[in-house]
Amino acid sequence: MVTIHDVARHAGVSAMTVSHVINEHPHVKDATRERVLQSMTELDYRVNVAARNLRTGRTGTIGLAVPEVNRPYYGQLGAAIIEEAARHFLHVVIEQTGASRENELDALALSRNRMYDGLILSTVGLGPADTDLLRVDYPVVILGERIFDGPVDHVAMPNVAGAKAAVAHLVEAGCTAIALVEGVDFQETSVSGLRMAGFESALAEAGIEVDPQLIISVDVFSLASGVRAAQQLVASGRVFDGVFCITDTIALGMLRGLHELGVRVPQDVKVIGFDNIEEGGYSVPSLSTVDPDHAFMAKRAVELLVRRIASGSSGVDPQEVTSAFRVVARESSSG
Amino acid sequence: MVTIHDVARHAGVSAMTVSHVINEHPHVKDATRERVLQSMTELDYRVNVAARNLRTGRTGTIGLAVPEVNRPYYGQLGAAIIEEAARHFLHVVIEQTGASRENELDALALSRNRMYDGLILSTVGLGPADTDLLRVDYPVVILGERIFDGPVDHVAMPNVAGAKAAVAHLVEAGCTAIALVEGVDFQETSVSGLRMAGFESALAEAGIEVDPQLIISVDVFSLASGVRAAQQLVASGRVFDGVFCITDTIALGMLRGLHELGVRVPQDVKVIGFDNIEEGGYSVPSLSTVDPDHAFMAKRAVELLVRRIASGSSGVDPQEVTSAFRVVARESSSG
DNA sequence: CTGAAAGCGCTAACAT
DNA sequence: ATGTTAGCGCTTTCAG
Repeated sequence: MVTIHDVARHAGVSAMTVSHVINEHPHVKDATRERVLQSMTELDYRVNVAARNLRTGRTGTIGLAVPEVNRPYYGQLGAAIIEEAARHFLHVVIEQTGASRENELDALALSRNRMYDGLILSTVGLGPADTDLLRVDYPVVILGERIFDGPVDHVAMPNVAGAKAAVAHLVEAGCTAIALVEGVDFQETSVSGLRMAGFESALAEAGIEVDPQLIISVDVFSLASGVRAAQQLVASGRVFDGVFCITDTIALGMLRGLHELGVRVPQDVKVIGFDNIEEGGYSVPSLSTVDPDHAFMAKRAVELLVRRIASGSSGVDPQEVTSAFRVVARESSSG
Repeated sequence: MVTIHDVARHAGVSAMTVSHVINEHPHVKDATRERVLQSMTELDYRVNVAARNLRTGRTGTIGLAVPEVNRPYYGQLGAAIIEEAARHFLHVVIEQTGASRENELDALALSRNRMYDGLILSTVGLGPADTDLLRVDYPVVILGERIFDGPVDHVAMPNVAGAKAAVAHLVEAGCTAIALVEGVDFQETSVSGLRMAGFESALAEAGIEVDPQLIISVDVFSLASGVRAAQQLVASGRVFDGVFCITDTIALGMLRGLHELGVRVPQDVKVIGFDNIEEGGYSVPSLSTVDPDHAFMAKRAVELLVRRIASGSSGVDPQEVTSAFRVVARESSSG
């Protein structure tokens, strides 16, 4: 491994001068700089970030911890955050928490370990009870999903309002018996809980009573879950003419499941999801959904994190912003 | 930030003893260990990986560099590699290269910078001309995609054979005029080039001549590209009864595009993709594809990398393994 | 079983 | 404009 000293010796200067060149300090004579640069190239020198980090406490990298890397929604989120971070000359690395509370805490710990300058945590495992654990002295931004008064910056999704609008959209489209597919582990502050609240609120406003038989719980937010939910719904014998699935992935599975059972969408049943993942625009029929403005969320999350990193003021005066949303009406709810 | 010295002082021992406890060295009296552990908990101590790394040269983390995080195929790959790495007690971080040669080289550089113990690089930008740049002295495994005689371990996809089998499957299903949707930037060693070779080989064997009019090039492997390819194909006026898309994502777009144009799949045209992404099992109609055995690729890639890390023998006697494949026949090519 | 010394590669703060 | 000193937090080596 070639070090700064090797370069210094080769260029006939001190290590300090090499450091100055690397860090683009102004007071270096052009000729010297050239010579050092030349030596760096010849020796194929690369800075050792571990050593630099040990000294400066900065890595130039931020972490993004998501529940599942293999989920379109998080892929999209990752892409948006990478793009936004690049504007601030920050590198992004993504890691998976498996939606478990422990791993989310691990990610926090790793960040604190100074592997990253800060962490954007898309949490689903942590809840209001973990507020204290989030009270850390390094830059963290919580993204989307759950909502609670944490000690850190939080970019929230319009879960309740968005879900309400989605269901209201079904009502407007003429649905009177609307089913809900939600996550089994719902609490008041979880994605499921919040979107379910929106569902109930919309029905109440429309004067429709909630039919417990039309509420299906799934354990994971997967395509397979959507198919199973469709089967359960049809098997129940209950009539229904609309379904709100709390994620697009589930909704896409629902579309497939209903198709297999000979239920026509949107003629017999209208379907709407939540998240506006890219795939929803290309299914047959295309999927109506709620767009929570990923780009906005990514932008704000990175901005908040960058501010914390720059100011070193972690934990004081936590900000909370909620993105706007819009209902995207496509074929699955038309007619 | 609490350091090893703080813990040492608190526990009334030396920093060295704390280090021994952390690293589970055997020669520490139980009572001492308990005391140290207790202090670590009380002070909420976390090792500083930058410092440890500086000393040991190990981080316990491996990198996975993929062209695009927002692509189902890479999401799946990431999930499989994370799972496999966990078996070896290794952490995985994912970064995006944007399918550019420069960024792939950057990822290599970062890895060399000892941010990671090793790197799994899913390359599309690097080609045979870059062989020398891969001649690095730290653990690297090249995954899938392109194929060329590199100086590092390589886990390859069965691109040619798999594509050939896919097209042969269409022939068996009765197709006689088969279209191909491939990437515009194909070279002999690229994904497109290789899968195209399989396409041509299958047609030759079936005694069908390649119709250049039925070969559509797309610039990115996206759903939108698939839709556009369908439009081009139909607009050309050429008759065709089968389409091989070189990735499932394109194929899913093709399904949607054909649907919009009133072309029935599989009655009028049969479609097959490549990659076996989860979504293909849930589209309407479900998508036939080639399964390149992700799990195997992930397993071998991690194993090869771990061996290199352990032995420190980077660059000597590079291994090359190719995964097996199987054609998955679903609705889009049935009947 | 425990600890003292030394140094990993780099840079902040200060000379010169 | 360039160099000296010191030390980031940790662990390897070796001595007690």
